Amino acid sequence: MKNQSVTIKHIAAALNISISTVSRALHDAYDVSPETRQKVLALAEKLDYNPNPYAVSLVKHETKIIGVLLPEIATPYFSTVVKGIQDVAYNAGYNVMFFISDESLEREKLILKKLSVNSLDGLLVSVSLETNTSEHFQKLMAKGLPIVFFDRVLNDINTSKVVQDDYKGAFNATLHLIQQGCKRIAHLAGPKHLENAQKRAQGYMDALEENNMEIKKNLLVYSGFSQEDGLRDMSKLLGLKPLPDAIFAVNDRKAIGAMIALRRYGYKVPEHIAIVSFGNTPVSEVITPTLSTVEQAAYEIGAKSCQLLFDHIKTPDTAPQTVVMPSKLVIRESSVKPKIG
Amino acid sequence: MKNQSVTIKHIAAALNISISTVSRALHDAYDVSPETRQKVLALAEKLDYNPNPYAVSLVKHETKIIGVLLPEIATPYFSTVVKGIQDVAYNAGYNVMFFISDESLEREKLILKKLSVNSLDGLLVSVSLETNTSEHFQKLMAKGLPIVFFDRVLNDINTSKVVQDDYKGAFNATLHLIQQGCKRIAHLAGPKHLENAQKRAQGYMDALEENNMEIKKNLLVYSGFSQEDGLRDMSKLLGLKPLPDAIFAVNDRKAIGAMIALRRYGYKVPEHIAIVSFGNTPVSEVITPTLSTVEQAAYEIGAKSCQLLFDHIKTPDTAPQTVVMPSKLVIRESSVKPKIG
DNA sequence: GTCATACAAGTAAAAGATTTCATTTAAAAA
DNA sequence: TTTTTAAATGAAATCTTTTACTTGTATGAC
Repeated sequence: MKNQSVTIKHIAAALNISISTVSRALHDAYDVSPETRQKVLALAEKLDYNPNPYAVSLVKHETKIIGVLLPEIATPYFSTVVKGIQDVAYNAGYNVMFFISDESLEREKLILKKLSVNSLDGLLVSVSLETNTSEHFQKLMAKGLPIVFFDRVLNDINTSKVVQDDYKGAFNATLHLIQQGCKRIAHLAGPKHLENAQKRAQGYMDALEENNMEIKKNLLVYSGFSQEDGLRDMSKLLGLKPLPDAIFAVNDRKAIGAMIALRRYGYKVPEHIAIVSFGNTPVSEVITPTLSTVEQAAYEIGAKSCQLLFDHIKTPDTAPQTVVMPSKLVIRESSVKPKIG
Repeated sequence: MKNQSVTIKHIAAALNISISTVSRALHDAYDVSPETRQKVLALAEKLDYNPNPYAVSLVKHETKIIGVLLPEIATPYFSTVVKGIQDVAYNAGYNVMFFISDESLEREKLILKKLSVNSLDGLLVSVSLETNTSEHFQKLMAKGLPIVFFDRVLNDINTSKVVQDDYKGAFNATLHLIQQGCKRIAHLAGPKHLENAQKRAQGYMDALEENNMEIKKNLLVYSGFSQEDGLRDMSKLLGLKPLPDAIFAVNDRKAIGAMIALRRYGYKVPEHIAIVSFGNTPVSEVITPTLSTVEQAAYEIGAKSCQLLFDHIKTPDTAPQTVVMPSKLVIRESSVKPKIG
């Protein structure tokens, strides 16, 4: 069905000139007479000619396509990152191809394996929950594909990365709870081997230590990123005595899971247990009580990593850099303990 | 940098055979001796050979890429649809390229204009808010590109479509409010010219009529799909006397906007004003009060339209069909009036 | 011993575009 | 008039792969 599409050949035949002349006329041809140029342009417009991008790719060794590999797409965080990527790419005349690992290392590897280096000019990556090796990425980079990591990055790979200031964000969030007078602050952490989750956990621990509070093992629970994880972990924490009086959650979804658990068991937020989380996704403004949370610059992270990737594409020997986005705590109802007396 | 990638030529040279033999060996070649085949396969594996997809596209006239054009990506509905598309495409060995119109007809046209028919095997589309013409799509289809529309469809174009049962969903939602004893039910409607918004409005009106209730012009407010639209429209409705006693919102985001307005002005949901909306996005379970809403099969719509698209790609003369996904009302707190007495 | 038939491999064209090099023509310089 | 130069165009190689067509060798049938 595609065979009826107009090629440079048709134009050349119709005007009785050679295809090389047509090609030149369609570009910034100094080497073509104005009349010929006019005729070609007019006919191309009339026939609605579009160059076959694959033929161009083949010759030029560039595709004007970047890939985005991410663990999921249906959550506010990643879909917002994607929007940032998409905007920057669009303005640079690039198209974007998506690959979703579905939080599976196996699928991640499979996707990369099928990926020919020639199919993309560059790749943006946020790794799956299971990813504990960087081999498959190293291999692709060795073949000359520029890669930039964002949010969930691997630290044993030497390329540009864009991350949130996870450490400071977590530190400040925990500090805020301490300042609210909380004494037993639990942390619903993410997967231990992920750098961003680990940094948030570290920020939490350091904030406690600097304020001479003990880090209790049973108050630091590692698991995944989902609402269900939050619900389950919180339910378990409610079995402790004494109860925790505050929760710092690694992301909004987990915080919401925790809130649901608390509601279910009849505890009040923030009166019984205060909550701060990480993300500032739209729900946090809308849930009752509204959720105190660290603002995550999702859109900006997407946009910035895309820009960095273009730097690497244009100048292959650009030195890798790690961009850290500042984290700002947004205080809402869930963390502000009512003043007594 | 890409020039170091392994091609069929390298393999041929290394084994001192012709490239056509290599090509045959890599496929289901009956025409190659087992030994040669073995050698080629082994070397290809060792060198991590991947065919250049663009060279293959050029020869085969197919790209194994489908495009998805949608108005936005950072909302739960569309990102979930995308997940459905992605899953089906992945299993069929197709890659997915995204284009975002940002709710702008101009950008939509620009995207399609730059799109060569050769770059994609097919296209999935949900149109922008501004889209009131189908010309740009007709043109592309005339050139032989299979297109399937979903959710926001155009009715003057003869191709397959996948939509929610907007009419019945809206009808039942409104009926539910009537059964709750509501007398002045307002509708926060979507854009008038969009078929899905129009059908929801029609369902609302017909439910009223069938129950001998008057359709009041000032209770039927058309605007966009955003939370801000909901907030603004609801605020205006609160200027009416008598007040409406129920709201049917065209989507969850608008309903949430309305809830924020109501909270701001001190009205209680559902006691003063009951709310039902359309979408059943994750927020609806989490907001207080929890939101009664029509379940929208976002994932399934994505998956189904992708399957339909593949039908059209494989069999170009497949008859266009319109698939209507059933709508189920999920009743939660926001619509259930407390029994008096 | 000749001819037909497999089998395995090579040759070359094709897909659509870009680009280098070569050619033609006309005008300018000698 | 002859040579040089510039402008405009064409021819052909190239990118990578697939595939129709050939060729060469060996086997079996007659």
